[in-house]
Amino acid sequence: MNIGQAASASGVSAKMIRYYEQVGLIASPARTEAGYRDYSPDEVHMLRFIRRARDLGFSVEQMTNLLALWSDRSRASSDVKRFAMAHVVELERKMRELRAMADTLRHLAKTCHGDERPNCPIIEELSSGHEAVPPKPKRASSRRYGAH
Amino acid sequence: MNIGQAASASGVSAKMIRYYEQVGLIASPARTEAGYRDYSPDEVHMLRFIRRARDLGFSVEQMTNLLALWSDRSRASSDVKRFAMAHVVELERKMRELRAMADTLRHLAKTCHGDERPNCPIIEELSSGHEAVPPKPKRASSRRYGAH
DNA sequence: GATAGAGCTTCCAGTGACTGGAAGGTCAAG
DNA sequence: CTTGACCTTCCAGTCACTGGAAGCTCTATC
Repeated sequence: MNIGQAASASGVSAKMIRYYEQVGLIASPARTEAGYRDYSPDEVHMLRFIRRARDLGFSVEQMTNLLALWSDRSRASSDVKRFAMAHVVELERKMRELRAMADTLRHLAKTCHGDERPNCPIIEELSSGHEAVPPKPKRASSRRYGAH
Repeated sequence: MNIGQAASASGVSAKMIRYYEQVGLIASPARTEAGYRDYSPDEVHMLRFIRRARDLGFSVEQMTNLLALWSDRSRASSDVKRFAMAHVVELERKMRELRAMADTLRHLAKTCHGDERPNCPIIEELSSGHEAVPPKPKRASSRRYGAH
């Protein structure tokens, strides 16, 4: 199976497959005489695993760990569960940050008339208000991922 | 006011201030004879505005628009409100994606015993299951921002 | 057998929003 | 006059890709 077929069979693009190989997430596959990558059914299976893990928001580094857990026949199911739940906690932390942003913005927008006049509490609050997202103790938060 | 003072007065780090200047979000400030950046109170005020907007998840490009709305005395408040609400919609879209991931993962984890035995439905589902995030019609979704 | 076009190869550059660090100039205090 | 904090510029790295150029290979059609 060449890379294009492996891509459509797994749902991971050819570009991404090469990238994952480059960063060491997956091993280099066999090559045909012409130098084309040649994937076995097992490797395609692994690519599908990777795709699902990525859809669940796991990073490449975390997928490395997941693949290790997958192939480790002696690990306990609690190891997997702990890993999964740690990720759930992280996802929920990000959700809370997004929710705080949306709530603040909705609150500001509610007080804005939204008519043809220039007076706007949203801008005024950003311009001279107190903290933008008030109910947030002094945690060292990460942000990042606001909008692209 | 030099960059360090502007940074602590605005909550935007010196590195970020230079970056924002570099990418054109803010104009180059005056310089002292020695070449130090010298910020006026108005510029510090703008930096605070930027900080609040960033805390609400606006990108640099969006902040450019917000600054334009801020300084445009003739724009209607509806322009600002529309912009804000579009961002709320985007934030909510991201929240839904995160929630779908977390829900799927929690569901998988619930069926996992989490004991010392190797048998684990989480891994099994990733390995051979159907779609990872099932109740999702064929939208062209963006993912990205799973975990860093 | 020639040729077209799809698909493969490698490599380099860019994305967004920073962060870290090196090399060197400046300023205020002791 | 020295120390150390602060400023300057510039370059590289982060994360997970994506786009594109240049060139080789494969398959189908004429």
